Amino acid sequence: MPELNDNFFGKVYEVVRQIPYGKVTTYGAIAKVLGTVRSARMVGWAMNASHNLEDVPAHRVVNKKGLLTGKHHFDGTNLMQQLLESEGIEVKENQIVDFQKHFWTPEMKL
DNA sequence: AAGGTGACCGGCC
DNA sequence: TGGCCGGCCACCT
Repeated sequence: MPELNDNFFGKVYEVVRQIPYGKVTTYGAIAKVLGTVRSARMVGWAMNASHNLEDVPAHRVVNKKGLLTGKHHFDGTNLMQQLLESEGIEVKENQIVDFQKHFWTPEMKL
C-alpha cells in the first residue's frame, strides 16, 4: 500500500508538483508551507527521495540564492540547467538569472 | 535505541 | 554577494 501523502515527503512532493511551468521556488518556501521553516534541510532530503519519482520537478526547486545546488544530484551535470532553460529560465554558472522574476511560492497558489 | 547525515536558512562580519 | 557558524527535524543504518 502506497503511503505517500502520509509522510513528510509526500507533502513536499505535492507542493513541488504544483509548481507552474517556467517557475521556480525555494526550499524555504516549501518548508514554510509545510510548517517547518526551520527544517528546510528536510525539504532537501525529500527531494533526494523524490529523485525516484518522475512527477516531481525537482529542477524547479533551488536554494534561496537561486543556485542550482541540487543539480549535482541529477542524472547528468547540466541536465537541471537544460530543463530550466527549456522552460524559459536563464541559468548562468549554476545560478538562475532574474531569479526573483521566476520565483514562485506555494503561498501564491493559496 | 542512538548517532550521523543532509539538494538549507538566517544572522553576522 | 560571499564565507563561517549554529540550529533544526526527519530519515537511514
